[in-house]
Amino acid sequence: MNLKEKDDANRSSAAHRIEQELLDEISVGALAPGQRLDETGLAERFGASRTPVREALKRLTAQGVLVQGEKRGVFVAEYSREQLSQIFEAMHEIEAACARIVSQRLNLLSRSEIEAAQSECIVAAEAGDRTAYLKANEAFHLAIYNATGNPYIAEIASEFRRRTGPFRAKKFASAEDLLTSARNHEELISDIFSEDSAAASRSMRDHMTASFIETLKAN
Amino acid sequence: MNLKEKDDANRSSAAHRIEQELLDEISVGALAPGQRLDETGLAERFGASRTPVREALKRLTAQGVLVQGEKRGVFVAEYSREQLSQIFEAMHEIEAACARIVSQRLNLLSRSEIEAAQSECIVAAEAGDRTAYLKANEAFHLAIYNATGNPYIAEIASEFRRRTGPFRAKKFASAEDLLTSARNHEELISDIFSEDSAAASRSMRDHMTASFIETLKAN
DNA sequence: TTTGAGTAGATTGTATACAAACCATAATGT
DNA sequence: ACATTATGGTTTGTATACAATCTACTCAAA
Repeated sequence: MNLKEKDDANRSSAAHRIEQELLDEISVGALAPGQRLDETGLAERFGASRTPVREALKRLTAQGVLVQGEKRGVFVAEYSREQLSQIFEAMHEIEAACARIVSQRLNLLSRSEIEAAQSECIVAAEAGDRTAYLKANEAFHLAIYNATGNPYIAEIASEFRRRTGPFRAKKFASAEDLLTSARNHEELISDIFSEDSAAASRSMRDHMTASFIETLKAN
Repeated sequence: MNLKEKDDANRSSAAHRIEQELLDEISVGALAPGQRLDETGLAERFGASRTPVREALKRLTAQGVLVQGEKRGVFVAEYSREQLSQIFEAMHEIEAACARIVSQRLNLLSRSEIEAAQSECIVAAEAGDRTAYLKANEAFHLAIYNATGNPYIAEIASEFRRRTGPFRAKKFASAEDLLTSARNHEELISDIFSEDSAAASRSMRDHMTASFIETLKAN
């Protein structure tokens, strides 16, 4: 059980449920950037009153996944190309630091967790199953974050993945895209497992640069 | 007007006001780590109903500044020494990245903003005014974050400062501590302004290491 | 045709009431 | 004396009503 699931297990209120479902939908792009969310509509949809909807929306705006309009309205966060590049730059720094730290701290458990996550990526990519791949890809990166042994670094990195999820999801248009991504993971893992922290950091930066370029193309 | 102030200017609800006041009190240590917050007590204190109090608390738990008890209760986040060191490690990485980026991107405006902020630190330190120094110190670091030109990096760094504020505040016990800190800034600025990004990064890491050690001693 | 004022409906923020869950203490049983 | 159960008070989560604010549309005047 990772940090996020532990938190979830203790909270089963309507507000929490709504927050999670919205977060999931945003991450996979089912709620599009810029889309307006409507309290009363959401209340009807989730079979609850406005109160837990508002509480969920408050938490999501505090997390930056939603943004509050100047006068009214709550919207799925959207970003210009410039903003997206700034987010990726920030993400770049975090991910490179993660890779460097992991390469210095690998142990049997973390190594096998990363390998297991990558196996799932390969299975999904070879099956051409986009939905499964999106999920496996997130799990792969999460395994790397967890391998830092630092929950705060993992949380920051995860937060950036949440924010960029909808944009990144669009680059996996074809079965070939899935296979390419899974192959890129192999090279990344090789560098991280080399215990050469500079190589690990550089490899992750390359991976993120490629990810960014594909994301720009797809958005 | 930086990112945070812009956001504030558009929101004057009771919930928002309560969130800000609690955040301020937590940052300066007026609300102690581990302290329990009580919805009805806060409602009375702020002259509002429980609803905006709950909304403020929801946002603060989403930001990690408060933590929700397993069954009930909301508490000011507290950290063991190990957790504090993990947070500082994460902060270390962000701050070092900031210093490196700033040294590569300095312009007249950002340079003069950093210098102005440091002047305020010196004034406060020489006056032995702890409260003013705490404020000026935060403004100094914020000027560095803003100089990255990347609001997302600045926001992450600011978030760590918010979380560690109560613990860091305790290291400024004497007037001499203020002067030492202000002198450390001078060295840091010199390296950042050298346009040598590796030196800037290393200098910031040294600064953060010293900060961490003093924080551990004081807590 | 354009502009400004007014209005109705929609949205937001909040207060309050109610029910469920939790917890501490007292009473009862072994 | 110790363990279990019951009870009352507190806390949490939510629904609903109300008031304030915002927005879009209509109509009249220039």
